[in-house]
Amino acid sequence: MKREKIADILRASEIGKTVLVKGWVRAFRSNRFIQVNDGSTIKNIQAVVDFENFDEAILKRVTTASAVAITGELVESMGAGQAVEIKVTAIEILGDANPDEVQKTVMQPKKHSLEFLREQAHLRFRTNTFGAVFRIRHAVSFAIHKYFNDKGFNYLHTPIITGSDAEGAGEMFRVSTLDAQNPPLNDEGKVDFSQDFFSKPVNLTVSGQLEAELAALALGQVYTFGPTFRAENSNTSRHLAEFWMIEPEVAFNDLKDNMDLTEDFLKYICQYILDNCADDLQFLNDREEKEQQSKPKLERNELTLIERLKFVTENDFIRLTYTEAIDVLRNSKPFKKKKFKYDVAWGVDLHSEHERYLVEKKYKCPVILTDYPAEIKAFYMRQNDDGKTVAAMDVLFPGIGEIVGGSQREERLDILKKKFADFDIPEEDLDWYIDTRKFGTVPHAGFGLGFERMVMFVTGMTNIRDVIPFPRTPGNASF
RNA sequence: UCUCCCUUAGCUCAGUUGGUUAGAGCAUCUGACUGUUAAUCAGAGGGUCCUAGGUUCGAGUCCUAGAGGGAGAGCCA
Repeated sequence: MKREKIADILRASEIGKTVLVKGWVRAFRSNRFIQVNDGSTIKNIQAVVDFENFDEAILKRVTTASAVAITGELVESMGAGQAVEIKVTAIEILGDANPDEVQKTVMQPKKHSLEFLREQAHLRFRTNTFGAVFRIRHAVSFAIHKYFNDKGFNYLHTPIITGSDAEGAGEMFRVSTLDAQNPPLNDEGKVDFSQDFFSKPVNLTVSGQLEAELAALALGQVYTFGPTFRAENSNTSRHLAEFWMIEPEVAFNDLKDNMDLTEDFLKYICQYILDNCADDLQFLNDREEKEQQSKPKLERNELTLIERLKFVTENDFIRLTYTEAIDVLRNSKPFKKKKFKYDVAWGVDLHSEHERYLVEKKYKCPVILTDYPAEIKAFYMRQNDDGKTVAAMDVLFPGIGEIVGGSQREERLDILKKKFADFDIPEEDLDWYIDTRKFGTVPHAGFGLGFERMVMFVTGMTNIRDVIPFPRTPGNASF
């Protein structure tokens, strides 16, 4: 007999059919009701056993977390919590689970803290919350590929090991096969990287953007979706040392096109999750609501998780320039009452408190900020006609902060070369990048989306470590 | 890296001005019950009070240092 997935059985609900399910026991109540979950859906199927006429030795081994194969007839349920259930004819124990051991893990029929679950990242997949989070993580990932594929983008694999160290996006992890104890030294007494695997120092990528630009200037529109590494000592609920990033790059797009693409893309992802992950989303929505009740009123979310996703799909993002944002902030109540810790002045980068004010207090809506001062943005961003600002854009989401950073790229060779000089970057480090501005250069634009931050938004999880299966953070690389 | 907070049973937490034998709920085990929905009822077992020093007649409680965790900041996605 062929094993059927619980999701399929519940969807079809063919009363009278004999079915075989395989899964893990979530709870065994009243010596009669076995709750089985096989990961295909957040829903369990209830298997009802006639314990008075059943092998007691088998039932003894039906414990929380054990793996079972259950055969029986699908019948309408007499109870209230479920429409159908399995009237058991046979149980096979596939894998035992010792209750004394189980008790020490997260696999108990009780509520656990997210911190405790995180310590057992290898087991937390078995919980409702993380089952839902990781099914949704998959769906977000798939939606991203589908969106770009439907629009004719090419998925580009940019290198994970990179030889360019001029990307300026943060501290990098060195990759080396040299003996860490006794590295070979050159005449100057420094480490001789000419003897290393790649004959020079190399690092893990912090961004695939520069490489993506090369491909975009030939294939027209590309996107990357891969692991990204930052060796920064960031200890926050929104940073990881290893995370995934999506970086689309489109030839002939200007900043306006770039904003339109970003907004359409983010709305598509939210709509896809609303359409395809209803059960998991509802669970996370209800879970959050329950948790909110224990918080003081001021700290509660005004909208539920599902309402927040709908809000994004149904409303236009607020777009304003950096210069306008400075004006808004300087005229705001917290500025006038000196409630901001950091000053607001043209030329100074905005701080978290300012971004939060704009997104969470003033507009209560995703905000796209554009046209930042050149000094506080990267060298590759296109200089505006005013000579002071660049065609940059940051998309700010409530509760998450910066979820997307992007720009129109500087395509003019002379200005780009000047930028290299201004930023003290030797041209020879990125000669391959400069080359693209010599052979039919065109305006182009792109952005980077932090994948985990997007998953945080659509699941409502508030710590980034809870939306990636095995988080890597300073001092922590377990599993 | 900085600031603040936390660390007591498998988990979540209580523990009074420093004072006898450190508690509760859940979980686990045993028994009862049996159409349950985080089942219920009765009972049992379960403790390096994070670690190392210190103050004190006496420290879970006070002080110092360290470790781990959380929230926020910086950096950013």
